[in-house]
Amino acid sequence: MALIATGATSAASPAAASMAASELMAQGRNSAAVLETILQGASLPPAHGGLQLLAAEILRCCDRALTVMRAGEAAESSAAAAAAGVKRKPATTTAPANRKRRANGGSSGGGASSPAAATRVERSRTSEDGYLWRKYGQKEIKNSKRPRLYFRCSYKDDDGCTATRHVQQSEDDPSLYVITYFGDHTCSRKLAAGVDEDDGTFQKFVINFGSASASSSPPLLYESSSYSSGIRRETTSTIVEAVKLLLAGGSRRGGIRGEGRAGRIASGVGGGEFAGGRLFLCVSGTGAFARLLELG
DNA sequence: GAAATTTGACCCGG
DNA sequence: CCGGGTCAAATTTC
Repeated sequence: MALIATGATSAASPAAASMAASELMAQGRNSAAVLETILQGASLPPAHGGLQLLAAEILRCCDRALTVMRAGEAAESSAAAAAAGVKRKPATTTAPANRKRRANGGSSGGGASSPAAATRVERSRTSEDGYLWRKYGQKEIKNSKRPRLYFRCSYKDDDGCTATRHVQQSEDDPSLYVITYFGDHTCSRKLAAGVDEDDGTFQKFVINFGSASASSSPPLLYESSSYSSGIRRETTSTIVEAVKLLLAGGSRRGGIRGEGRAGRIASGVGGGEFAGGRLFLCVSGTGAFARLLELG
């Protein structure tokens, strides 16, 4: 479930969807404000000093997201339409057999992997969605400053999952990703189960540390060289060290688990107890991001 | 050495 | 021919 999700190719009810997203974001912002207040009222050990900055960053992200959402339905829907408009017509759903032939005679592989029309378009501050994707292409798009990244489900080979997606940074707000999904996951494999599940009992906040405006990045977290298209790449050890640093000292609980193989996927989950409320920090995905969960 | 990413080449529809 | 989507060899990373 994406934090920010707007629009649909069918244009069924963009206004309602946008409204719901706005309310969710406003709710998230309020919770972030509460978290910040809690953090400010607590006497923190030096190692936790970055948490206040983190909370402030959450608030700023929420404010910016709200601004974008409320910018106007017209702009919003036109952006979604533009994102969907580049798709080929749905009539090409039949598999273009062996669309590519190399010099050494075409491969018979592939088959039936042609994407249908976009199933949905989402705008999110992180390109992470709980699934494991494998990038298979990148393309400069005409009349667009940002390249479009092409991903397919990493279990395509194992499970024959045909889900694909395109990711492109928003023209309006580079910290937002416009993600267009094609096909459904037939693999049913998700990452970080139990953390990605949103049962509605807690608020979720997604912080993208890869934001271009890194001037106010929490000092506890790391810097990294830019990655093509702005999606940053970090090794597992780097991310895990950042989590350890963030959770160092004090009443740490849970620690780190779920480290994936670096390069394939970096997945770590850290948990801490703080000021009466439990704070979880999860870091996962090839685009470095963290997810904060405040329980109670 | 294995697995993922990069990136130029290739395919196809308009 | 152009532009978007995909492939796959080369490269990168661990």
